[in-house]
Amino acid sequence: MMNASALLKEKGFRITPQRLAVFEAVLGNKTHPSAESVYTAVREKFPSISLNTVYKTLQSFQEAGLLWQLNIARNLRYDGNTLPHAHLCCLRCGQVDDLNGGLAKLFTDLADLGMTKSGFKIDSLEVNFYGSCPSCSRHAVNLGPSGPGDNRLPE
Amino acid sequence: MMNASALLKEKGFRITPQRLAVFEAVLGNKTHPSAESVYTAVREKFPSISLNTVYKTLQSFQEAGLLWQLNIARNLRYDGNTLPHAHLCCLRCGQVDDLNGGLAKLFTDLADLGMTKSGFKIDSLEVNFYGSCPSCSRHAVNLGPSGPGDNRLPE
DNA sequence: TACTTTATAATAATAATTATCATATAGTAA
DNA sequence: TTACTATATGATAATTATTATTATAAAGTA
Repeated sequence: MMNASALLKEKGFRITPQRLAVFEAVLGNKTHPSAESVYTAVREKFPSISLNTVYKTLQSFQEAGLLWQLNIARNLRYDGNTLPHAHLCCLRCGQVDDLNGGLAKLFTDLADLGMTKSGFKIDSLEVNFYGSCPSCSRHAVNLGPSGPGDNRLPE
Repeated sequence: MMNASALLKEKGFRITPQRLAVFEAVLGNKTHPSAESVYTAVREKFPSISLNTVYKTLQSFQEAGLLWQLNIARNLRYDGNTLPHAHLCCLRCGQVDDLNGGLAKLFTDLADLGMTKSGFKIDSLEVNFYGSCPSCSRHAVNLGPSGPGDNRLPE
Protein backbone atom coordinates (compact mmCIF):
# COMPACT_ATOMS: atom_id res chain seq x y z
CA MET A 1 0.00 0.00 0.00
CA MET A 2 1.23 3.44 -1.02
CA ASN A 3 1.76 5.94 1.76
CA ALA A 4 0.13 9.36 1.87
CA SER A 5 3.21 11.25 0.78
CA ALA A 6 3.77 9.07 -2.28
CA LEU A 7 0.11 9.35 -3.27
CA LEU A 8 0.23 13.14 -3.13
CA LYS A 9 3.48 13.25 -5.06
CA GLU A 10 2.02 11.02 -7.74
CA LYS A 11 -0.78 13.54 -8.24
CA GLY A 12 1.70 16.37 -8.59
CA PHE A 13 1.21 17.92 -5.17
CA ARG A 14 4.04 19.50 -3.27
CA ILE A 15 4.52 17.75 0.01
CA THR A 16 3.84 20.13 2.87
CA PRO A 17 3.25 19.10 6.46
CA GLN A 18 -0.16 20.79 6.38
CA ARG A 19 -1.21 18.81 3.33
CA LEU A 20 -0.11 15.56 4.82
CA ALA A 21 -1.98 16.35 8.01
CA VAL A 22 -5.18 17.23 6.15
CA PHE A 23 -4.96 14.13 3.98
CA GLU A 24 -4.34 11.85 6.94
CA ALA A 25 -7.09 13.51 8.95
CA VAL A 26 -9.58 12.40 6.28
CA LEU A 27 -8.09 8.98 5.54
CA GLY A 28 -8.00 8.04 9.20
CA ASN A 29 -11.54 9.15 9.88
CA LYS A 30 -14.67 7.13 9.23
CA THR A 31 -17.06 9.91 10.38
CA HIS A 32 -17.19 11.76 7.04
CA PRO A 33 -15.86 14.97 8.58
CA SER A 34 -16.67 18.51 7.50
CA ALA A 35 -13.92 20.98 6.63
CA GLU A 36 -14.44 22.51 10.08
CA SER A 37 -13.89 19.12 11.75
CA VAL A 38 -10.75 18.51 9.73
CA TYR A 39 -9.59 22.00 10.71
CA THR A 40 -10.12 21.24 14.40
CA ALA A 41 -8.26 17.95 14.11
CA VAL A 42 -5.30 19.34 12.17
CA ARG A 43 -4.90 22.31 14.49
CA GLU A 44 -3.79 19.96 17.25
CA LYS A 45 -0.54 19.50 15.35
CA PHE A 46 -0.56 22.78 13.40
CA PRO A 47 -2.17 25.45 15.56
CA SER A 48 -1.56 28.15 12.98
CA ILE A 49 -3.19 26.45 9.98
CA SER A 50 -6.01 28.49 8.51
CA LEU A 51 -9.49 27.25 7.76
CA ASN A 52 -9.06 28.58 4.26
CA THR A 53 -6.08 26.32 3.68
CA VAL A 54 -8.10 23.35 4.85
CA TYR A 55 -10.91 24.19 2.44
CA LYS A 56 -8.55 24.70 -0.48
CA THR A 57 -6.58 21.59 0.28
CA LEU A 58 -9.69 19.42 0.52
CA GLN A 59 -10.99 20.93 -2.70
CA SER A 60 -7.77 20.15 -4.55
CA PHE A 61 -7.74 16.61 -3.19
CA GLN A 62 -11.24 16.02 -4.42
CA GLU A 63 -10.34 17.38 -7.87
CA ALA A 64 -7.39 14.98 -7.97
CA GLY A 65 -9.69 12.11 -7.06
CA LEU A 66 -7.93 11.48 -3.76
CA LEU A 67 -11.13 11.78 -1.75
CA TRP A 68 -14.85 12.21 -2.17
CA GLN A 69 -16.61 15.47 -1.43
CA LEU A 70 -20.12 14.71 -0.23
CA ASN A 71 -23.13 17.01 -0.12
CA ILE A 72 -24.88 16.06 3.06
CA ALA A 73 -27.83 18.20 4.04
CA ARG A 74 -26.25 21.13 2.21
CA ASN A 75 -22.86 20.89 3.83
CA LEU A 76 -19.64 19.52 2.46
CA ARG A 77 -18.30 16.37 4.07
CA TYR A 78 -15.24 14.39 3.05
CA ASP A 79 -14.73 10.68 2.60
CA GLY A 80 -11.48 8.82 2.05
CA ASN A 81 -13.44 6.12 0.27
CA THR A 82 -13.81 7.39 -3.29
CA LEU A 83 -15.99 4.52 -4.47
CA PRO A 84 -19.57 5.76 -4.93
CA HIS A 85 -21.73 4.52 -2.11
CA ALA A 86 -24.80 5.43 -0.08
CA HIS A 87 -24.91 7.17 3.30
CA LEU A 88 -27.16 7.14 6.32
CA CYS A 89 -27.42 10.63 7.86
CA CYS A 90 -29.02 11.02 11.27
CA LEU A 91 -30.95 14.28 11.35
CA ARG A 92 -30.89 14.23 15.11
CA CYS A 93 -27.19 13.84 16.00
CA GLY A 94 -25.69 14.57 12.60
CA GLN A 95 -23.80 11.30 12.37
CA VAL A 96 -23.04 10.05 8.85
CA ASP A 97 -22.48 6.34 8.29
CA ASP A 98 -21.96 4.22 5.23
CA LEU A 99 -24.81 2.03 4.14
CA ASN A 100 -23.44 -1.49 4.18
CA GLY A 101 -24.80 -4.82 3.08
CA GLY A 102 -26.16 -6.09 -0.20
CA LEU A 103 -27.95 -2.86 -0.94
CA ALA A 104 -24.66 -1.02 -1.05
CA LYS A 105 -23.40 -2.94 -4.08
CA LEU A 106 -26.37 -1.61 -6.00
CA PHE A 107 -25.01 1.91 -5.97
CA THR A 108 -21.51 1.08 -7.09
CA ASP A 109 -23.14 -0.90 -9.88
CA LEU A 110 -25.22 2.13 -10.81
CA ALA A 111 -22.11 4.28 -11.02
CA ASP A 112 -20.52 1.74 -13.31
CA LEU A 113 -23.30 2.31 -15.79
CA GLY A 114 -21.65 5.62 -16.65
CA MET A 115 -24.58 6.69 -18.75
CA THR A 116 -28.36 6.40 -18.56
CA LYS A 117 -30.50 5.08 -21.38
CA SER A 118 -31.48 8.67 -22.23
CA GLY A 119 -27.86 9.65 -22.80
CA PHE A 120 -27.12 11.46 -19.55
CA LYS A 121 -23.42 10.98 -18.78
CA ILE A 122 -22.91 10.19 -15.09
CA ASP A 123 -19.81 11.72 -13.50
CA SER A 124 -20.71 11.22 -9.87
CA LEU A 125 -23.64 10.39 -7.65
CA GLU A 126 -24.95 11.02 -4.17
CA VAL A 127 -27.30 8.65 -2.46
CA ASN A 128 -28.29 9.90 0.97
CA PHE A 129 -30.85 8.55 3.39
CA TYR A 130 -31.96 10.89 6.17
CA GLY A 131 -33.61 9.82 9.38
CA SER A 132 -32.72 8.63 12.88
CA CYS A 133 -29.75 6.44 13.69
CA PRO A 134 -30.40 3.40 15.91
CA SER A 135 -29.04 5.19 18.99
CA CYS A 136 -31.18 8.32 18.47
CA SER A 137 -34.23 6.18 17.73
CA ARG A 138 -33.82 4.44 21.10
CA HIS A 139 -33.26 7.46 23.34
CA ALA A 140 -36.12 9.62 22.14
CA VAL A 141 -35.23 12.39 24.58
CA ASN A 142 -33.68 15.80 24.13
CA LEU A 143 -29.93 15.41 24.55
CA GLY A 144 -29.57 19.07 25.49
CA PRO A 145 -26.57 21.35 24.95
CA SER A 146 -24.14 18.73 26.30
CA GLY A 147 -25.18 16.32 23.58
CA PRO A 148 -23.28 15.62 20.39
CA GLY A 149 -22.64 19.11 19.10
CA ASP A 150 -19.65 18.58 16.87
CA ASN A 151 -21.40 16.24 14.53
CA ARG A 152 -24.77 17.91 14.61
CA LEU A 153 -25.97 19.29 11.31
CA PRO A 154 -27.19 22.89 11.01
CA GLU A 155 -30.93 23.34 11.63
CA MET B 1 -58.52 16.04 -8.36
CA MET B 2 -58.39 18.56 -5.54
CA ASN B 3 -57.48 22.11 -6.52
CA ALA B 4 -54.62 24.05 -4.97
CA SER B 5 -56.81 26.15 -2.73
CA ALA B 6 -58.58 23.13 -1.24
CA LEU B 7 -55.27 21.33 -0.66
CA LEU B 8 -53.85 24.28 1.24
CA LYS B 9 -57.02 24.68 3.29
CA GLU B 10 -56.92 21.01 4.20
CA LYS B 11 -53.45 21.49 5.65
CA GLY B 12 -54.62 24.44 7.73
CA PHE B 13 -53.12 27.20 5.60
CA ARG B 14 -54.84 30.52 5.17
CA ILE B 15 -55.50 31.16 1.53
CA THR B 16 -53.55 34.15 0.32
CA PRO B 17 -52.93 35.03 -3.30
CA GLN B 18 -49.18 34.85 -2.72
CA ARG B 19 -49.44 31.35 -1.32
CA LEU B 20 -51.52 30.14 -4.18
CA ALA B 21 -49.10 31.66 -6.65
CA VAL B 22 -46.08 30.04 -4.97
CA PHE B 23 -47.82 26.68 -4.78
CA GLU B 24 -48.89 26.77 -8.39
CA ALA B 25 -45.46 27.95 -9.50
CA VAL B 26 -44.01 24.72 -8.13
CA LEU B 27 -46.83 22.38 -9.16
CA GLY B 28 -46.81 23.66 -12.71
CA ASN B 29 -43.06 23.39 -13.10
CA LYS B 30 -41.11 20.29 -13.99
CA THR B 31 -37.71 22.02 -13.73
CA HIS B 32 -37.27 21.57 -9.96
CA PRO B 33 -36.99 25.33 -9.41
CA SER B 34 -34.96 27.05 -6.72
CA ALA B 35 -36.59 29.55 -4.35
CA GLU B 36 -35.06 32.28 -6.47
CA SER B 37 -36.68 30.88 -9.63
CA VAL B 38 -40.05 30.63 -7.91
CA TYR B 39 -39.57 34.23 -6.75
CA THR B 40 -38.89 35.37 -10.30
CA ALA B 41 -41.94 33.53 -11.61
CA VAL B 42 -44.32 34.74 -8.91
CA ARG B 43 -43.19 38.35 -9.23
CA GLU B 44 -44.78 38.49 -12.69
CA LYS B 45 -48.16 38.46 -10.98
CA PHE B 46 -47.12 39.89 -7.59
CA PRO B 47 -44.29 42.35 -8.17
CA SER B 48 -44.11 43.26 -4.49
CA ILE B 49 -43.72 39.76 -3.07
CA SER B 50 -40.53 39.36 -1.07
CA LEU B 51 -37.96 36.61 -1.49
CA ASN B 52 -38.29 35.93 2.22
CA THR B 53 -41.96 35.15 1.83
CA VAL B 54 -41.17 32.73 -0.96
CA TYR B 55 -38.59 30.95 1.21
CA LYS B 56 -40.91 30.73 4.19
CA THR B 57 -43.85 29.63 2.11
CA LEU B 58 -41.88 26.87 0.41
CA GLN B 59 -40.50 25.77 3.77
CA SER B 60 -43.97 25.51 5.28
CA PHE B 61 -45.25 23.59 2.26
CA GLN B 62 -42.47 21.09 2.57
CA GLU B 63 -43.18 20.65 6.28
CA ALA B 64 -46.82 20.01 5.42
CA GLY B 65 -45.77 17.41 2.88
CA LEU B 66 -47.16 19.40 -0.03
CA LEU B 67 -43.89 19.37 -1.89
CA TRP B 68 -40.41 17.97 -1.74
CA GLN B 69 -37.40 20.09 -0.83
CA LEU B 70 -34.37 18.75 -2.65
CA ASN B 71 -30.70 19.31 -1.87
CA ILE B 72 -29.08 19.56 -5.25
CA ALA B 73 -25.42 20.45 -5.27
CA ARG B 74 -25.90 22.32 -1.98
CA ASN B 75 -28.87 24.37 -3.08
CA LEU B 76 -32.52 23.94 -2.29
CA ARG B 77 -34.79 22.98 -5.14
CA TYR B 78 -38.48 22.20 -5.01
CA ASP B 79 -40.49 19.40 -6.55
CA GLY B 80 -44.26 19.04 -6.70
CA ASN B 81 -43.80 15.28 -6.87
CA THR B 82 -43.40 14.20 -3.25
CA LEU B 83 -42.73 10.55 -4.03
CA PRO B 84 -39.05 9.80 -3.42
CA HIS B 85 -37.23 9.50 -6.69
CA ALA B 86 -33.81 10.00 -8.28
CA HIS B 87 -32.60 13.04 -10.20
CA LEU B 88 -30.18 13.73 -13.01
CA CYS B 89 -28.36 17.04 -12.50
CA CYS B 90 -26.33 18.49 -15.33
CA LEU B 91 -23.26 20.19 -13.89
CA ARG B 92 -22.87 22.18 -17.07
CA CYS B 93 -26.26 23.85 -17.57
CA GLY B 94 -27.74 23.19 -14.13
CA GLN B 95 -30.81 21.40 -15.46
CA VAL B 96 -32.43 18.91 -13.09
CA ASP B 97 -34.50 16.06 -14.51
CA ASP B 98 -36.20 13.08 -13.03
CA LEU B 99 -34.64 9.71 -13.63
CA ASN B 100 -37.28 7.66 -15.37
CA GLY B 101 -37.53 4.05 -16.37
CA GLY B 102 -37.21 0.81 -14.50
CA LEU B 103 -34.38 2.09 -12.37
CA ALA B 104 -36.64 4.74 -10.90
CA LYS B 105 -38.92 2.22 -9.22
CA LEU B 106 -35.95 1.00 -7.27
CA PHE B 107 -35.75 4.18 -5.25
CA THR B 108 -39.39 4.38 -4.32
CA ASP B 109 -39.06 0.77 -3.22
CA LEU B 110 -36.07 1.70 -1.09
CA ALA B 111 -38.03 4.43 0.60
CA ASP B 112 -40.78 1.98 1.35
CA LEU B 113 -38.35 -0.04 3.41
CA GLY B 114 -38.62 2.62 6.09
CA MET B 115 -35.80 1.11 8.06
CA THR B 116 -32.46 -0.52 7.28
CA LYS B 117 -31.42 -3.86 8.68
CA SER B 118 -29.17 -2.06 11.18
CA GLY B 119 -32.14 -0.15 12.63
CA PHE B 120 -31.66 3.21 10.97
CA LYS B 121 -35.12 4.77 10.50
CA ILE B 122 -35.44 6.35 7.05
CA ASP B 123 -37.45 9.58 6.92
CA SER B 124 -36.38 10.78 3.51
CA LEU B 125 -33.80 10.16 0.85
CA GLU B 126 -31.92 11.94 -1.89
CA VAL B 127 -30.54 10.12 -4.88
CA ASN B 128 -28.71 12.47 -7.21
CA PHE B 129 -26.64 11.72 -10.26
CA TYR B 130 -24.34 14.50 -11.50
CA GLY B 131 -22.90 14.75 -14.95
CA SER B 132 -23.76 16.08 -18.39
CA CYS B 133 -27.22 16.08 -19.88
CA PRO B 134 -27.59 14.75 -23.44
CA SER B 135 -27.70 18.25 -24.89
CA CYS B 136 -24.58 19.43 -23.07
CA SER B 137 -22.78 16.22 -23.95
CA ARG B 138 -23.44 16.86 -27.63
CA HIS B 139 -22.45 20.53 -27.85
CA ALA B 140 -19.14 20.36 -26.06
CA VAL B 141 -18.57 24.09 -26.52
CA ASN B 142 -18.68 27.01 -24.13
CA LEU B 143 -22.18 28.45 -24.20
CA GLY B 144 -20.92 31.81 -22.99
CA PRO B 145 -22.79 34.44 -20.97
CA SER B 146 -25.88 34.16 -23.14
CA GLY B 147 -26.25 30.51 -22.24
CA PRO B 148 -28.61 29.04 -19.70
CA GLY B 149 -27.84 31.19 -16.69
CA ASP B 150 -31.01 30.88 -14.67
CA ASN B 151 -30.70 27.17 -14.18
CA ARG B 152 -26.97 27.06 -13.84
CA LEU B 153 -25.69 25.78 -10.52
CA PRO B 154 -23.14 27.77 -8.52
CA GLU B 155 -19.52 26.93 -9.29
C1' DT C 1 -67.86 45.59 10.91
C1' DA C 2 -64.71 44.73 14.43
C1' DC C 3 -61.45 41.53 16.19
C1' DT C 4 -57.81 38.23 16.55
C1' DT C 5 -54.45 35.70 14.39
C1' DT C 6 -51.41 34.85 10.99
C1' DA C 7 -48.98 36.36 6.66
C1' DT C 8 -46.31 39.65 4.29
C1' DA C 9 -42.42 42.49 3.11
C1' DA C 10 -38.54 45.30 4.39
C1' DT C 11 -34.46 44.87 6.53
C1' DA C 12 -30.78 42.90 8.97
C1' DA C 13 -28.28 38.77 10.47
C1' DT C 14 -26.06 34.26 9.92
C1' DA C 15 -23.09 30.77 8.40
C1' DA C 16 -20.62 28.15 5.09
C1' DT C 17 -17.68 28.70 1.57
C1' DT C 18 -14.62 31.24 -1.60
C1' DA C 19 -11.55 35.09 -3.16
C1' DT C 20 -7.48 38.17 -2.59
C1' DC C 21 -2.91 38.90 -1.68
C1' DA C 22 1.43 39.43 0.91
C1' DT C 23 4.61 36.28 2.99
C1' DA C 24 6.68 31.77 3.55
C1' DT C 25 8.10 27.35 1.97
C1' DA C 26 8.98 23.28 -1.35
C1' DG C 27 11.30 21.69 -5.05
C1' DT C 28 15.08 22.28 -8.10
C1' DA C 29 19.28 23.56 -10.26
C1' DA C 30 23.69 25.84 -9.94
C1' DT D 1 24.57 24.79 0.29
C1' DT D 2 22.64 28.46 -1.88
C1' DA D 3 19.81 30.89 -4.83
C1' DC D 4 15.75 30.86 -7.56
C1' DT D 5 11.05 30.22 -9.02
C1' DA D 6 6.66 28.43 -8.47
C1' DT D 7 3.38 27.28 -5.48
C1' DA D 8 1.30 26.97 -0.71
C1' DT D 9 -0.05 29.21 3.33
C1' DG D 10 -2.54 32.25 6.40
C1' DA D 11 -4.72 36.63 7.38
C1' DT D 12 -8.41 39.05 5.97
C1' DA D 13 -12.30 40.34 3.37
C1' DA D 14 -16.07 39.09 0.24
C1' DT D 15 -19.84 36.32 -1.39
C1' DT D 16 -24.08 33.88 -1.45
C1' DA D 17 -27.85 31.27 0.04
C1' DT D 18 -30.74 31.07 3.61
C1' DT D 19 -32.91 32.51 7.99
C1' DA D 20 -34.35 35.82 11.72
C1' DT D 21 -36.77 40.07 13.24
C1' DT D 22 -40.48 43.05 13.31
C1' DA D 23 -43.88 46.56 11.95
C1' DT D 24 -47.75 46.59 8.90
C1' DA D 25 -51.39 44.33 6.26
C1' DA D 26 -54.68 40.96 5.19
C1' DA D 27 -57.41 36.46 6.24
C1' DG D 28 -60.75 34.24 8.72
C1' DT D 29 -64.40 34.56 12.06
C1' DA D 30 -67.99 36.29 15.30
